[in-house]
Amino acid sequence: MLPENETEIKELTAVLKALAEPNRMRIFAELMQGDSCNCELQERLGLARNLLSHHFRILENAGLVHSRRDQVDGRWIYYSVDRAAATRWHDWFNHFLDPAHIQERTVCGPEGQLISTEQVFLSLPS
Amino acid sequence: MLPENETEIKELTAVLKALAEPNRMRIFAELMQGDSCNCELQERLGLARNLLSHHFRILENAGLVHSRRDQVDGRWIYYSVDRAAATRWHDWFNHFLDPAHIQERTVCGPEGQLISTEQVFLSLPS
DNA sequence: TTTATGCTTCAATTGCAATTGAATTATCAG
DNA sequence: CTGATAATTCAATTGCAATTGAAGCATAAA
Repeated sequence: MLPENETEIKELTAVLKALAEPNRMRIFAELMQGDSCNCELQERLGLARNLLSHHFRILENAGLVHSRRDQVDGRWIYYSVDRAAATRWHDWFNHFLDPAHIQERTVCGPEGQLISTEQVFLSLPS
Repeated sequence: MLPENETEIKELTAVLKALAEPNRMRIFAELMQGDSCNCELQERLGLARNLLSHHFRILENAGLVHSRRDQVDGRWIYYSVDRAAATRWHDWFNHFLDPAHIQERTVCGPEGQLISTEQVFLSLPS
């Protein structure tokens, strides 16, 4: 369910932190609609260029997006959603948050003891 | 796809922020395995009681978990995963991160223009 | 009513993250 | 080479969040 080693937990946390910021969530949602450059998102979201660069880097470090230069005019840089990452985390969340995986168990406190006792009573021949 | 109004975005962000912290992620994962009290998680995760209370509150404010008192000894408090919330966010992530929703579109920069030109060439009778 | 227990709240520290303006890099056009 | 453009990096500010120890609260037992 939850990754065991620290490395994977950090990776997971980085992804969650990346999406846990309103502006980055908006940026990512925009990129899901198609590749985009800094200047385009600047207009759509009304954020400063350097601030966008900052958020891009965090999304990129989290592995959620990647970038490439325009093949005609190298001054333009396009950001895209990383399909493999989207697939991976889509599947992970689908598993992790699955309500069917919520388990029942006897609580550790006094109430749990009572229930155990009740079960003994219930299991007695009537 | 992405919630429109600020209120919903804040709600979404609160949920993501709540899970974006390693300790809270561990706590939530533990609660998915069954209801638990402060003292039990203290042993399992090795966190201070007050720190656990702090994280509980954040998870609770995000609507991800809820709490109840032990019916035998009211000093004990149990925390549980909120089934409705789990279901809701499970479905939301399932939709939002669906790789099939990643769209293609012509980029806004020079490369996009070139591709348009190429498309003109490709559409010419040979 | 006093004492103990499970948990929470408070106060203070620490570190990190979002934002902004200025300076810098990379690329292209003349 | 010079100037212009798209974007990034740097420096500084601001605010918030995780953590810790001490104090407080609610409940139960003696």
